[in-house]
Amino acid sequence: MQLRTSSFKSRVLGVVAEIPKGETRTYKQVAALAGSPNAYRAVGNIMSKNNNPKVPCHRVVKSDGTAGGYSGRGGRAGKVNILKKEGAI
DNA sequence: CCCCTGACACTTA
DNA sequence: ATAAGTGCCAGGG
Repeated sequence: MQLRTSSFKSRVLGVVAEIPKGETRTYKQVAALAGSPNAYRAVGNIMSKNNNPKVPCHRVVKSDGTAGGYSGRGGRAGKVNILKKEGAI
């Protein structure tokens, strides 16, 4: 990871951190916003390995709109629960 | 540099 | 609608 806010990782975290409350973005969207529309795989990989508290990873869902995975409280279920509370669902 | 892993997306059956 | 297979990318050892 670079000191100057670089690397797909930092970029993705930044993008996800900018997701408005009550909204959800697909991994593909995040990857695209991060600069690599085909790196949705890497996005999930980064999130699972680097769970940054400043990054609302729970707002990132699959292209179908399903929650997908989550390494936080309650796992996928908790993720959906949070989205429901925020009004995303 | 090579190998493995992974919270996905898309197509076809 | 569900299942299975394939392709993609980046991070970490």
